[in-house]
Amino acid sequence: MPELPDVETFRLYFNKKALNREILAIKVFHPKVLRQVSEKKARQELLHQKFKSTKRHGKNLFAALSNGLYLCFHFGMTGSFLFYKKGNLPPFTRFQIDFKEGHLAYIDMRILGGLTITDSIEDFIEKKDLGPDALSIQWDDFKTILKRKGTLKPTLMDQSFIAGVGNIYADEILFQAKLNPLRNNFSLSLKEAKTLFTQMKKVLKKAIAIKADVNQMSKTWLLPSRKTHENCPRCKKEIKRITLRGRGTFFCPHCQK
DNA sequence: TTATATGTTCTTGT
DNA sequence: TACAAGAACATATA
Repeated sequence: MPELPDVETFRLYFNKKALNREILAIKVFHPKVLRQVSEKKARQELLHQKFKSTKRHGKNLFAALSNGLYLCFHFGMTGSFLFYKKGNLPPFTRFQIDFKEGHLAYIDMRILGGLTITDSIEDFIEKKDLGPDALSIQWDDFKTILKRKGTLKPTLMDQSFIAGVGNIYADEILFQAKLNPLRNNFSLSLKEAKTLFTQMKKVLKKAIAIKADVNQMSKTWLLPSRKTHENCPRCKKEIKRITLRGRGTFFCPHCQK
């Protein structure tokens, strides 16, 4: 479930399992997983290198190699990592890095994600037209984004404005800020905009702290009840589901004005 | 069998 | 120009 908190969780997992270990082999199990890079080039650049550190921007993960390049991961809708020592290849493994200590599998059932190599994170962000990371964005920039016309939830989710917020955390952020996803950006008061900004940071940080695990989420959150016919954790009235920009959107019409 | 699923990108319409 | 809406990608599950 790879939005910002999930990707940050993958980053910490990657640090624990893959940093400072020699890459002995890479395996590509599905041709579509490599983006803008050939298997040959990937092998050339990765073999016998070590990962030295990681960075995250929005939903993208960058792993710095000892040769100065970066391996960039995007997890699409169903991507994740799994480190294992022995046994069978995990289902839907699309790419794998072998170390002496074990194997890091990049798993992605739907293959909507993928990986590539870049020599500059800044160029990568520029090319992908990504806005500032949702955890680093400053209030002034956030305020400016809300000045353009458009609908609140799609604006929050647009990666060129703010990088990292996806469909389900957008629902949670709006629920915590008590704002209706269909509101127009320009209809927000300064106070509402400030609340939205604060709640965005708060929700994302909290989600990272619990490793984006739905089972550990507070009972005051919408996400555990983000299904049809569930009730709002705040007012107990039924949660509504609408389709917005082709995505399921859950909210409480009573609490979110 | 149909609807839905956490993302991105492209096309078409307003 | 900028925003909205839908499809496509590949696969699983209810």
